[in-house]
Amino acid sequence: MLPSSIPGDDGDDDEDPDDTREDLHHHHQGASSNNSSNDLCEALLFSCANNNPKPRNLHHDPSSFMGIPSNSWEWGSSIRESMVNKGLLEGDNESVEEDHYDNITNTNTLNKKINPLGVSAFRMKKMKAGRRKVREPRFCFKTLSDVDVLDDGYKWRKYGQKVVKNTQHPRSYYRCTQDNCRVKKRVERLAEDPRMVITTYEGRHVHSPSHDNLDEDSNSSQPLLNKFFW
DNA sequence: CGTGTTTGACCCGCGC
DNA sequence: GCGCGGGTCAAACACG
Ligand SMILES: [Zn+2]
Repeated sequence: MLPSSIPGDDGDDDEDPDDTREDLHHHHQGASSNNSSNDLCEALLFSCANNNPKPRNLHHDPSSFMGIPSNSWEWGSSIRESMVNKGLLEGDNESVEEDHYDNITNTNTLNKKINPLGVSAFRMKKMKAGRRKVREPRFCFKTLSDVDVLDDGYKWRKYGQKVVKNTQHPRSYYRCTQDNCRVKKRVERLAEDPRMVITTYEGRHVHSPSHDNLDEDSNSSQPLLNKFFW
């Protein structure tokens, strides 16, 4: 009953034997922060991050996507250096192959949920077998508001929270709640500036923001996105 | 009852 | 090989 060895065939049905939690009903800190008034405006002022100084495929440039000039991101001070040092922003990048990534995604979607741990391990092994580390583009934003969950039009579900080293504030991990969309987002507060948070988006949504603004886009002649709300 | 949050365990890469 | 650090999972709760 121990998943000591990962079975190569699909006949694996090992479950996780972990359930030794004793009591998790401590006291929780109800940090109810939901005050998105003009955060979007502020959020648009801060900066955008294309984490690579070397010329790349510009058609992936998020700044142009959002209509923000690329030079408007200027958090290239110690913060960025620190992040580079920590490996959050990798300087080296291989070619991001989206089609291959999508293919893997489909494959993963097929055999999902049967054995999460096993599937995960299997996927990892598979992608390692391809020797191609699937890295989706990450967009970092530095916001200037004390609320992290500012509503950007998408619905996020928190799936984790970790305390990273050298930081005093925990980092939260969110994920898009759409079934086909697996965009992740991580939010971290700066230690020295608690009023500032760094939101790192990972991946791109495959759907339009499901916010309740169904007012004027009912024409929707263009099924593509083109809805630059973000 | 459905959905989102909390939270400890687990996993995995990497450095030593 | 082992420990550490970071990312993810999922059971258990909270809330409507
Ligand atoms: Zn999405």
